[in-house]
Amino acid sequence: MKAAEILNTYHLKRSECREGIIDVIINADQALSENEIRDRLTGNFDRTTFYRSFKTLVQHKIIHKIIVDNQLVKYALDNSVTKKQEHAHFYCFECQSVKCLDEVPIQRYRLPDDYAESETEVIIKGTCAKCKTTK
Amino acid sequence: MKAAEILNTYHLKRSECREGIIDVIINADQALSENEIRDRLTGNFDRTTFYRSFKTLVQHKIIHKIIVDNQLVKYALDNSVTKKQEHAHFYCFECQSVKCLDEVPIQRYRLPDDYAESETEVIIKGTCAKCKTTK
DNA sequence: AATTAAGTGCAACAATGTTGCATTTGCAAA
DNA sequence: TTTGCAAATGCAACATTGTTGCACTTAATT
Repeated sequence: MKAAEILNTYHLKRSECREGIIDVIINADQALSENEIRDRLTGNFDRTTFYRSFKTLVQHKIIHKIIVDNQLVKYALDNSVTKKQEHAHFYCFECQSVKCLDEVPIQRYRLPDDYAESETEVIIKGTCAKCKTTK
Repeated sequence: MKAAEILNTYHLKRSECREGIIDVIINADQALSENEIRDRLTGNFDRTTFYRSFKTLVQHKIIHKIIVDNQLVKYALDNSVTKKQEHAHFYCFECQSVKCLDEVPIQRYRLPDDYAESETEVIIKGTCAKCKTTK
């Protein structure tokens, strides 16, 4: 998957900053924080530009915010881009990483009367495989 | 349930600001944002004091942060205080409210090998009963 | 009532996010 | 390929949010 294609699909101009952000996220095997993304960008962009590019990508649901305890905020490519089904996220207390659990689908919840579900977010917290085995 | 009792239980001084924050949350039927809490406080506290009281209550797990899409942050009394079991939260797109679904327990998820679960957070998003029936 | 550890308010600061505007860039149409 | 224009960029100024140090006040214990 390439950043340029994604931007074209969403009818967005392929600016350097946007492409950079998307590339960084594609090449990461886990969700990254805003600073982690900024640090990995090759180009040097103004704070404003970064914020604006970021906001655009979130608004168009190309990237997706994942928030766990303690206001830790991480970003990953959205399901609408990756074509993955809805899945749970895992937050590791040890290494603070957030990973997509592609094989763990969201379960359906029976809601009280007159509540209508449209989407559900699940964050499972604990110790990830890597941290568990290296101890 | 009274604010003073809660503070005593947790061996915290019952300062005016802390009591105020807890009272506001107890008397709300839904989770409140920081500003909603500040607005409902009777006393007029310095920003610093408010942040510090807030942080203390979160650290001691008396109040609990709930974050949904779009960095909306709301607070509710923690389960350890209310003695309620783990339950899902519901976020209404219409009225932006966050409510505890006391009757909707968190389901167990089967994790990949070597992942260890310690707690799970579920936020169901959609339309709440009130908004659905008044339309 | 006195003691004292903890909470408060203030000022100064740091970090984070936003807006307006002049300039540059991406893209499409000639 | 060049041209035109809307959109993206960088900069400066600003607003908001959160933190820290310090002198003063308050809550709880003796």
